Order: sequence, then C-alpha cells, then structure tokens
Amino acid sequence: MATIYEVSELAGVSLATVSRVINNKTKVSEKTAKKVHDAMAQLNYRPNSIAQSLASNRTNSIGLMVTGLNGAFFGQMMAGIESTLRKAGKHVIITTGHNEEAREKDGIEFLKSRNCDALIIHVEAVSNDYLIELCQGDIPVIVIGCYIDEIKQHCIELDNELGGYLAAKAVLEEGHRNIGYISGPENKLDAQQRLVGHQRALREYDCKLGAEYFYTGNYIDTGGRDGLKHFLDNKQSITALVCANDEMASGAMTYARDHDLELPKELSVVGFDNVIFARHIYPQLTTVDNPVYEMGMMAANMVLETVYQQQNLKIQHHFKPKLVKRNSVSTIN
Amino acid sequence: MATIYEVSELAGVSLATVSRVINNKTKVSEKTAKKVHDAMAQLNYRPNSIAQSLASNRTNSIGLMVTGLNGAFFGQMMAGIESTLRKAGKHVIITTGHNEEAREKDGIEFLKSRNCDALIIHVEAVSNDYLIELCQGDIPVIVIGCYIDEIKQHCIELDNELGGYLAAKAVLEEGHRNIGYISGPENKLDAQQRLVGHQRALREYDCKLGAEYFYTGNYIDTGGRDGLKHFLDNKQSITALVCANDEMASGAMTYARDHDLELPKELSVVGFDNVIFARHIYPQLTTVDNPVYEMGMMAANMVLETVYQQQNLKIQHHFKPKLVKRNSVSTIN
DNA sequence: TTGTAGGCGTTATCAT
DNA sequence: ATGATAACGCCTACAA
Repeated sequence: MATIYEVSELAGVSLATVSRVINNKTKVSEKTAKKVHDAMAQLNYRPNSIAQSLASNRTNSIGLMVTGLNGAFFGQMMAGIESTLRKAGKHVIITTGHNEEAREKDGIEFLKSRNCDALIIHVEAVSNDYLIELCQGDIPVIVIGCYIDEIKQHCIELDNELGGYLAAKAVLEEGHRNIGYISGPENKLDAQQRLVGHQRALREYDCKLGAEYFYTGNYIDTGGRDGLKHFLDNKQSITALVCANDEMASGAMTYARDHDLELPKELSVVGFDNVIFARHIYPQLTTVDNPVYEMGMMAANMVLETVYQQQNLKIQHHFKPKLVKRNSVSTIN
Repeated sequence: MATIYEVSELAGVSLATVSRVINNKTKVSEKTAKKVHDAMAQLNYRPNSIAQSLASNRTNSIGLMVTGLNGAFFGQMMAGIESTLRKAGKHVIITTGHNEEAREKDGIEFLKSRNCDALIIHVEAVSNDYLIELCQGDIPVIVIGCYIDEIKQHCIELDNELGGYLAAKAVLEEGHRNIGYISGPENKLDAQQRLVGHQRALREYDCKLGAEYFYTGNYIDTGGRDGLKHFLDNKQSITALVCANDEMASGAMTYARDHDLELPKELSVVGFDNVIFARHIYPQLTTVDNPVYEMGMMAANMVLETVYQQQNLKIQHHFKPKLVKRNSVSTIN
C-alpha cells in the first residue's frame, strides 16, 4: 500500500502538502493539488486510517451498546444510528450488555478501550449514578431511552407516559371499561411511566384501575400469557387488555386463542412499541409506535454535532409516541 | 492518559519491557513484571489500541456486513458473531448492504478502509466474480450463506436443499398431497435449492409439482399473501402451503384468515428459517430451523483461526437445517 | 532477561 | 502557499 510519502515524492511536493490536500482544510494552489491528486490516483493511494487516528486523536468510530442484537426493537435503533453515521463516514463498533450490570459495564469499558470518539448506549441494568459519572468522563456519551436530570443533555427519551395514555385511550374510546393491564417490570422506568399514563386515561373516563385489573409482566411473551391467565383464572371479565409492550401482547393473544377467545370480538388487545412483527400477528396489532429508528438517528446526530462539529442539525431530546390503529380492538356499544 | 513511557519510568525499566509484559509473549522475570504491573495500576494505564494497531499492523477489529440491521434473521447472525468475537477481545464494526450491489460494494470498501483484520459478509446482490476477487485480496474474508466452488474455504452455507426437502416432507407425512409452494426470488441461490429439495420430497411421495402449484414470491410477507391469493383465485384446492421463508408464511396466514380459512384445519402452512416471530404468530409455525446463530459463531471462529492463530477450533463449512414441528400443520386421514 | 533505537503513516506546529 | 520536523504511543528486531 502506498504511503503519503511516496505520493509526495511522485508529485514532487512535501509530505505536508499531500496531507493538506487529503484533509482539504488549508488552502493549496490548484496546480499542486492537481499534481497530488494525479499521484494519488496513479499509486492508488488510500490514507491509512489508523495512522490518521493516532496523529489526530480521532478514530471516527462510535461505540454502540445495546441489550442484544436480535430483537426488532434494537434492530430499528441500530439501523437509525448506522445509516446516519455511515453517511458521515463514521464507523459503528457494536457490543451488547444483555441486561446485566456487569456485562454492561464491561461492554462500555470495552468500547472505551477502543478509543471511540463517542458512545451511544441503551442500558437497562446499570445505576443512574454510574451513568452520571460516565457522562462526566472525557468521552462524549449519549444515553438512549432514559431521562436523568443531572445529565439531561445526554439523554434521548420517549414520552412513555403519553404512550401509556394513548394505549388506554384506544380501548376506552371504543367503549371498553373492563380493562386488564399487563405492566412491565416494576424496576424499569419506562414501565412505570407507561402505567402512569394508563391510569391518567382511566381517570379521564371515570374508570379506575383496581388491583384486580393489574398484572406485572416481564416484557416478554410469557408475561402476556401469564397475565391473561391470571385475569381469566380470577374470573375477571375483561373485554380489553392493554400490554406494556408488543411481545406481551403477542403472548396474551396466543393464550387467548388457545382458550377459544375470539379476537378481537371477545377480547381487544393493545400493545406498545410497534415492532416489526406487530403486523405479522393476527389480528394485526393496534399498538403505540415507538420511534426508535428516529431516536437512533437523533443519537447519531447528537454525536455528529458535539464531536464532529457538524452544523444545522435539529437536536431533539424528547420524542412523542403515537397510536397505530390496526385490527386488534373491537367496539363495544 | 498515561503512556507506556511513564509506566516504564515509574517502574524503573525500559519501554520494551513494559511492552513485553503487556503482550506477555516474551519472557519477563516475575520481579520486573510485578514492578510493571504495579506501575500500570498506579497510573491507571490503558494501552492505546490505536498506537498498538499502527505499530503491529493489527486492528483487532472485524468488519461485518449484513443486508440490514433490523430483521430477525440478521439479528441472530450478528449475535453469534459478536458474542464469540467479543470473548476473544475483538471488535466488530458493522455496516449494511441493503441488498443493492452498489451499496454492498461500498460497504465493503468502507470496511477495508478501516483496516479491519478480516471481513465477515452476507451479501445478496454482488456477483460471484466480485466475491472471488475479493477473497483473493490481502484481507481475509468469510462469506456467509453462499457456496462458490472457487472460494469454498471462505464460505459458510446451509444445506437449503435438505431444508426444502424437510419442509415438504412435514406436510407429505401428514397426508397432504395438494401442496402449494411459494418460492423465493428466482435469482437467489437459496431459493433455487429449497425448491429442488421440495421437488425431491414430492417425488418420493409420487406427487408432482405442477406449475399450478407453484408461485414465485419475494421473501417478504406480501409474497405470501399474493401467492395464496393466486392459488385461491385459480381455485386450486390446496390443503397445504409450503413457503420458502417465514415472512411469506406469515403473510399467507394473514391472508388465509382474512378469507375465513381456518388454520391449520383447512390449510396447513410450513415456513423456513425459524425466525423469532415464528412463535408469535398463530398457530405457531411449523418451520425449518436455520441455524444462523451457529453459522455466525462459526464465521467468527474461522477468523479467529485464520487471522489470530487460535487453535483447536472445530471448523465446519456446511450446516444442516432441521424441522421444528409446531402447530401449523394438520393431519389428513 | 533486559535495553536501545528505528519505524508504523499521519497530523500539526513552526518557519519560510 | 509550501516545507521541515517533531510528535502520536506503541512494537520489535537487534544488541547487550
């Protein structure tokens, strides 16, 4: 592989000049620039990005940590991040945290050891204090999916309360009043917020959330199954079921059908997230769209702005979900 | 950040010695090693991986290109690759090809420009000749999901013919004889192979694949919908439908239900791939498991062996799919 | 076993 | 506008 030195020799200019035309920040006369370009073409020269990194203290790579690589949710997020970063010529180094504190911390260390210019992370197990300290370190960090006041300028978050409100309203508006709710794990902030929104909607319709209409799930399909089983076993006559995410909604629907409940006639179901497979299940799921792709793009834009001085990017820390009406909710008259 | 130089000073040894204990390839006396370790700890020293790369001509990063980041199929593959590479302390740089020739080539160039030690790619649009040339270049390449004789030692592939055979047999064994087949795009090798396997199974049961039982789909849900519509519109009285992947199976099932076909009683459906959502659709899909996670791990192992001289790894180029029986196939008596 | 010194391919700070 | 030249932080013969 040709080096900058050979190029300079062939072009009959100095090292520094070649470097200048590569980075075209400083002015170079058109004539010499052409000579250099010709030489580069002739030698099929490609700058060695590692050497560039060492000299410039910029790796042009961004570390990304997500819970897991499979799963529609993170897929969307990664897609948003990768596409905008790639357009800017930046590389994405990926790693996973698996929803375990030790592995999340380890992953972040792993990324830092690689001299990433910035980190974009979606953590679930690590403490707020840890995040605060991380954000105060020397490497820029964007945190997706949480809000912590001390580091709010690093956070990108969804209005989960609004989402919970919209989901509940989707069935309330259709006349449902006996509504089961399957929540996410109590220790997850988004689960708490979605629940708050749910309750607000119920209040608006003079409906109250008794404990008998509430079940705490786990954000995966078994939680939906167990939740619906719980309601059915206790002879709760619910006509609608609101689930704090699509996985649980899917699990509940499978259980419902196994117990000969006709969907959506005998049981309406609403999910949350609008992951890809929401349109693969039957009846197609009415759910709350979680704009993860956009949030991923925004995270990328934030690093582009703060780390690479890119201008004119509209930065937005808060995202609003919206309802996607499909066919899993029936009307009660 | 502390450098190797400061460590050497504090420990009272030379630069080279510090480097030796970092890479512990060469022998260092226990005493000096301890001095160095203490100094490193005291200074909270972390080697600069960029400088290491420049000097050693090793980046410890592997470039990964997939069609897209969302989608269950690639998620599984990436998970397999990342987990084994991460364990070995290697970094994964990710990019996408979007099933377009230009973008795939561009992505590969992008990865090469980053001095990856190796590439793992799953391409769909690029020509065989291009791949052959790529594999003969100076950077090691693993190609997942295709077989090309000239570069077979670079390839990891699934026995799609066997998979097609197993899928067909799943319904044949249950007594079905009027079987519609929705294939993948004609230009995809795996689609062709799955079809060959399908036909072999039919022959075994003295059943032939007339053109009226065949439809060419697109590997996404609309293909399944259109395929079933095609059969129904032409009054083909099929009792079973074999689809060349799960997405199409899902699309077909939705269409079936919209047209009041009871599943699986009136129509049995078989998919291919066993992606995550196959268990979210109802009835749960009988399908052919595509061991993408394992294939991803194997790709990672191959680079570990060929690039990083790791020993005792069992290398395997061919993978066999197996049938996963669930509830989407009924028995005909 | 340990130390010396040259080199990896750039960028960036000075001069000129 | 262009050219020397010193970093950047580490690896690795070669020597001792």
